[in-house]
Amino acid sequence: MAKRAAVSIKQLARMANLSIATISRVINNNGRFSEETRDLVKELIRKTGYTPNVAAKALRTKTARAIGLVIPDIHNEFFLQIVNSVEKFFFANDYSLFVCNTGEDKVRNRSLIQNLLGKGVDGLIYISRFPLETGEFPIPTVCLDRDSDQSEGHAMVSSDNLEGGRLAARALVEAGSKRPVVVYDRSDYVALSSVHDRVTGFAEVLAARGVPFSRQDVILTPATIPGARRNVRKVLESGRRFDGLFGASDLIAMGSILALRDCGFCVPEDVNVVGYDDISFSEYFTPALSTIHQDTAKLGTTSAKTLLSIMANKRLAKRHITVPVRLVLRGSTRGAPAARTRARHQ
Amino acid sequence: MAKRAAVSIKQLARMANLSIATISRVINNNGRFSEETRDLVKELIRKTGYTPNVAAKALRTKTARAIGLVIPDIHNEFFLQIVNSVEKFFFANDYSLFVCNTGEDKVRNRSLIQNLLGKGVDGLIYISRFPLETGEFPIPTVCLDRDSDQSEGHAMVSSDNLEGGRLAARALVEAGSKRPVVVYDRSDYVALSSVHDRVTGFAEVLAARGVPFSRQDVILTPATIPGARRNVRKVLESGRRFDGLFGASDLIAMGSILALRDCGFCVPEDVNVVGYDDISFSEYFTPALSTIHQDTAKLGTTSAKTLLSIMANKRLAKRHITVPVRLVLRGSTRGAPAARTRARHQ
DNA sequence: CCACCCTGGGAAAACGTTTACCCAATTGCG
DNA sequence: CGCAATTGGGTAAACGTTTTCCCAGGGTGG
Repeated sequence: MAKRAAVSIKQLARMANLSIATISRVINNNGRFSEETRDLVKELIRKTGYTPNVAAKALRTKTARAIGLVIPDIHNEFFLQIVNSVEKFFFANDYSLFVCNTGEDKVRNRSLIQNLLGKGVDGLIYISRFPLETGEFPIPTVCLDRDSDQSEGHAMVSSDNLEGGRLAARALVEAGSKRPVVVYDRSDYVALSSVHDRVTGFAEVLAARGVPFSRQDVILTPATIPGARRNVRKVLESGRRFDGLFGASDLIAMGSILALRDCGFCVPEDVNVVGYDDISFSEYFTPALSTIHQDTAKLGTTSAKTLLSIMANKRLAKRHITVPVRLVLRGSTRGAPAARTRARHQ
Repeated sequence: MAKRAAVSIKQLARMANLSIATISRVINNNGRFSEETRDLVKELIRKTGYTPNVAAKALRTKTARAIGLVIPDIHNEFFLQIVNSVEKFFFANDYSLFVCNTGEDKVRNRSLIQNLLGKGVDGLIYISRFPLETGEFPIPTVCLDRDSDQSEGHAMVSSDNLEGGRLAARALVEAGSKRPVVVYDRSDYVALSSVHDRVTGFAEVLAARGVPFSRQDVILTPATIPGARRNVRKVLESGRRFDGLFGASDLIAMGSILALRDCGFCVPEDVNVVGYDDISFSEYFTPALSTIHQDTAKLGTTSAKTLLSIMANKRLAKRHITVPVRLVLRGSTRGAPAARTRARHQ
């Protein structure tokens, strides 16, 4: 079966004594041809292992049947899960996906976008702290979890971050916290509406319930475990005290818990902690992390479906689609259902 | 700057009053042209924002300047890190990468490979439990962390799993374990030389040191946290006892620790545990996990470089390249350096 | 029996590149 | 000064598809 060297439509045509047009028609199942022709060609395709040359097809049809997905950081499990669900969806719809990891780097971001454009992708799902230059990007786009300029025919999909912030605040006060703080990455806060909204929702509920919370009650940190650990520890060592902590991501919350332990505080006895995202390790952290669960699968498929709609030139009911979040109570807040992962020696 | 609609070489040619051939020559910087021509064209390219149509280029040159990367499970951080380093390397070398996630599904695996072939990728990095059908895959390939049929001009890159297993065994006996067990996924063991080698190396050292270890001292489990937790717990409840445990992956080791805690055993006081991979959470698990560190970055770049060599038709010095591993001692084995993540209430 | 229409399928152009081949003009050399 | 070599660049074919336009032949209605 050393039939290598990529058979083409032309060869099939010769073998079948048909024209290439006919072959193309049965492959794409349009135009007219007889049943027997179809069977003959199908059989030939099977036998030769013919695979269409996508470059030629793309060139001719001016559509690559591919879409681009740009994400800031593939190491972040949150994005990863989104990649996964988007990829699954598009694979099922016979599109291929170019995943671009910008690493939060602005010039890489630009270069990757240029690259995608050159590849002739038919659509883009964009997750980045760098807004798309207006007019720069002439293809259907949905911005995920980030602000976007909606004037361009771009749509936006995001988690209900406002509600997420509210849920976190309620969880904290219901677990008995009287003096909560929030910890986030400063540049995320200014660049990302998602983080901004979380904090807004958080503050809103606190205000409504008469819990003291001001611009002081914020700890700034890079959004990593060691970063949060370091910065929260510094705050603790400076003598500031609090009994509730809302981390803008699970990583931040975990780092904060480590810092609290470093300084001799118990979670949740001394301070309740809630995170955000519900990454898979939250459940196995000690103590298991209470957190706001984001439905990454839905986020991904919703974006993908929305993009397909735009590409089909359908009018969208809404320009901004929001997917719900959910509070998951575990061991890092008091009164949570008995933690399944409690150690014996507690 | 509403200059949309993808300018082509032809337009550039018209604007510059040159032939398309000349434009192509300066773009690719081959053939001959004068300095001023070059400057003129470069300027035009800049001004129009011209991006080459990769489909046309691929069609003409019969090379997509792309390579395929198939991985079993994108959720697994180990593979993810490999993706990351491979991607970085190829981006730097101006190749683009198609990442295919098979999800350990055989038919998806085949379909994705067909797909890649159709896309005309120039090379493949293959990580999968399903061996490539011989003759089926006529392009340069390197198999990573898996056995491969080397007759096909495929190369193989892997971690030094044998040595990893040895290191794990030594760590366990040096932490005082007299009756160790190993826990792994049965089908991984049969399908994956990596897992097989780990336990071979493990058994080898144990035998050399006179520590009892037989085919009984194995616990079978799916390679996930909840799976390992369940299966190890079952074994513990059946009354079997051991004082050292080697998990074939960090996930397995973590699940095992959870099971030990569920049953009232302390790690590392009652049983020493060492994992494999050194995923990022190992450090933050409680207790922090002693483990065999795999150099994923090196694994990735080595594979990528090897692939490039094969593609350039260079003869390889070795067909099978091995990258070293390293033992990382943390809190899950006795006598380890004081765990940085120790909680106050211990 | 004629004028249609329908059905199955062929011919050829076009998509945007690259490249082999060709040619004119200039330069270099004896 | 005559001729060869070099330099700069043009022409056109080819890559594998899709698709528009066309045509032959057979069926059908009047």
